[in-house]
Amino acid sequence: MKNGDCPDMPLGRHFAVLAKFYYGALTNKLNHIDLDRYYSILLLLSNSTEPVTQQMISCKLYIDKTSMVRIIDNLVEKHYLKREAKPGDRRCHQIELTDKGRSIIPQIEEAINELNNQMMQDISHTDREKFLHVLAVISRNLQELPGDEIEFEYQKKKSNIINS
Amino acid sequence: MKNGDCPDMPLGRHFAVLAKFYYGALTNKLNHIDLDRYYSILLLLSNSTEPVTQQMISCKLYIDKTSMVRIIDNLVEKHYLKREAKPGDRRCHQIELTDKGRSIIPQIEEAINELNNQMMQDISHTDREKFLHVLAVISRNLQELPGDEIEFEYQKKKSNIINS
DNA sequence: GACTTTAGTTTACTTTGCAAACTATTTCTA
DNA sequence: TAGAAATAGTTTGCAAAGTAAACTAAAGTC
Repeated sequence: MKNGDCPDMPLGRHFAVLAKFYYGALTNKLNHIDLDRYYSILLLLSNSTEPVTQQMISCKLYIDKTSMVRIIDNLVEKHYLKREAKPGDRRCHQIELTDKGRSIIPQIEEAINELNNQMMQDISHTDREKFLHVLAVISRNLQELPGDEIEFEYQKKKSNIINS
Repeated sequence: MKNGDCPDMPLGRHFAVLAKFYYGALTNKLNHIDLDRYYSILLLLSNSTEPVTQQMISCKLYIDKTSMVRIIDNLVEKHYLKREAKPGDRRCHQIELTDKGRSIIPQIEEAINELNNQMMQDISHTDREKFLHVLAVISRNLQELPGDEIEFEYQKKKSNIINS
């Protein structure tokens, strides 16, 4: 049976499928390390010039904060990260790469570069640039639309309670 | 805190975030119907000219077959679909839209059109076309890469057992 | 000093994916 | 044509991740 030839599907589904295949291929390239996900988190930490808290990771990668607790627990347990109280604000936990964590960054970056190139083969440099630009615009447009988030509702509920 | 400005993230994460926001916005547009997901399945059924089985849906939308059982159960329970034995091959279950299911298709299509337009605003017609074309090429390229599927391993295991 | 906000945690529940074992059919083949 | 293999779907068990609510501890505010 032929797979996935669904021209009329919502674009969101194409993105979801793309993400799925991308991560499948990336995990496959990196199957020699004992980590089959969370690469983005390690990269974020590696690229950051300032101290990173759990909330910062949650916000930048759009990962739920309760999931974030579990994920960081997992990565700390596997000795990729350490979690320390932030000096100056002890509510925050500062997340840092361990030596083990830092050691796999180059492999992750290489795998991603390789994958991006394979994915983009047969596409000209200009078209790649344009594609990434449109992707960024779409992303911005989508984020400005009302989503399924409850923050506004929550505020409303709260003020209702106060007003009533 | 600023959200999501992560230039160096793997592209797969951008796709995942895009899918998330897309579905958030779509569900929001359709919050007057008692269905907050599975729109792709209804559309697939609506657009298909031939009888559709669970496996066909699984293959086309890349949804796991055990999840598919649960999802169809759910949609049958809510009277959007019916599941019937396929005449000629009683192993297959033929999935069809009910009248209730058919009745919400136009709303879903309209919401998707509206969302696609909002998402693509400020992007020229040619750029949109080009973007969708690159998306299709990328999708094809990614699917040809070795992913995290176990089919090959599984075959190997089986023949090992036979050979030993 | 009381109140509020913030960062993170815990618990409980839901959805989804993966794997394995299973049933009921159909197809293949010796 | 009988037995083996393949196919479509189901069930169960488990793990990852999102959502919601209640909670702790630490800051900030009036």
